[in-house]
Amino acid sequence: MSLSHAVLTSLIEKSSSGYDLARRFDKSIGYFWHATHQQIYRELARMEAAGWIESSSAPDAGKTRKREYRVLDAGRAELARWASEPSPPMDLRDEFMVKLRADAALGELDLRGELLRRIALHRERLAHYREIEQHDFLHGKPLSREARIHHMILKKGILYEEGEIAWNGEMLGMLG
Amino acid sequence: MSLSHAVLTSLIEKSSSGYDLARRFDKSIGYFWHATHQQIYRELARMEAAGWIESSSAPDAGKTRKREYRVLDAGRAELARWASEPSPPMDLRDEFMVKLRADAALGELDLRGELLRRIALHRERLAHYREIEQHDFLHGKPLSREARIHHMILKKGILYEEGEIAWNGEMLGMLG
DNA sequence: TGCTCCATGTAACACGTTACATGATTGC
DNA sequence: GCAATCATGTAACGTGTTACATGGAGCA
Repeated sequence: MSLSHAVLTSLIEKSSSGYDLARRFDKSIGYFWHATHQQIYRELARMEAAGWIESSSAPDAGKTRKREYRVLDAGRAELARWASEPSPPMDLRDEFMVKLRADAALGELDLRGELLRRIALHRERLAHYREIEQHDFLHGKPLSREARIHHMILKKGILYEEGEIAWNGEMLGMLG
Repeated sequence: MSLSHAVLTSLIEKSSSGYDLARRFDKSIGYFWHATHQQIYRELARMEAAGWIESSSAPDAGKTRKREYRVLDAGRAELARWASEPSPPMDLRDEFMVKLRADAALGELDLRGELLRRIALHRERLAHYREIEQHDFLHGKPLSREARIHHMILKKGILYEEGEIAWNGEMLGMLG
C-alpha cells in the first residue's frame, strides 16, 4: 500500500490537518495519486495508532476540532524504508480504451464527441501545468535539488497531457 | 464500474471460458485494464445472473468443468449504452512519483538503481509492442476499421513506453 | 509417482467510493 | 438570517488482492 506513504510524504513537506491534506490531494500530489478525504482520515487514524505520526489541536484551531498532524521519526524511517524498495510500474486502467475496443467489436458507436471532450480537457490541464511551471520553475533563479525533482514530476504531467492531446487528435482523424 | 464491460468486450471478440479470459487479461486488453482470475469469475457470475451472458459446458470440455460464456443481446445493449456515455479521464496512480517526492523531502535515497530497472522494463515492453505492431498491423495489407482501432490502441501503449523511457532517462541524468 | 498446467471456485481482508451527519466559521 | 466553506467523522457497499482448495489432463 502506498496511500499511507503518499500522506506521510505530504505531511513531511508540511504538517497539516486532514482537511488540508485532502485539498492538497486534489492538487500537486493528487495529480498522480488521488484520494478522498475519507481515505485520508482513515490513514491518519491508522498511522497515529502505529506511532508514525502524532497530532494535537492545530495552532489556528480556535474553537473548531481542527487538528495538526506531524511525522515522527518512526514515520520518517518507514517512509525511507518503503521508498528504497523496488516497486512495480504503474498499471494503466483506461476506461476509454475499453470503449474504443467495444466500438471496434460492436460497430460504429461514434465516439468523436467524447474525443473532442477529452482533447479539450487535456488542453486545459496542460495549460494549467504550464502556468505552474512558468511560475515555480522557469523564473531563472537556480533551483534546489528538491525543486528540480518537483519540476521533473511536473514535466511528466506535461508530457502525459501532450501525449494525450496528440493521440486523441490522431484517433479523431481516424474516426472522422 | 467497467471491469464487467471490459469482460463483455473481450467476450464479444471471442466467446471463451473464464480461464481463457483471465489469460487474455494478462495480454492485449490487460495492457490497459488488469484483472485477476477471481475478479473475472465474480463478474461472469454476476453478468450471467443479470442476463447479459449465458454459459454452457465448453465444446472442448471433455471431462473437465470448462464452461464457455457467450454474450446475449441484453449484454450487447448494455455495452453499447455504457460505451456511449462520457467517462472521466483515467487517473494516474504512480507509486514511483511518490517515492521521488519522498526522496526530495527526506534527502538522498539514491533511486538510480530503481530508475535503471524501470528503463530496462519499459524497453522490454516497447520491444514487445513493436513486434506485435510489425506482425499484426504493418504487413502492408489494408486494415479493417476494427484492426485500425486496435492499432491505435497499441500505438498508445508504444507512445507511453517511449515516454517513460525518455523521462526516466532524463531523471537519471538529473540524479546522476 | 510426482510435476506442471488447466480450470473453477471460496474466504478473508484491504482499499476505494458514496451517502450521510454534525457543528463551527465566513461572507453576503 | 442564510448559504457556502471549513473540518471531522460514521456506515454501507463495491472493487481489488491474496491465500487456499479442489480435481482433471498431460508428461516424464
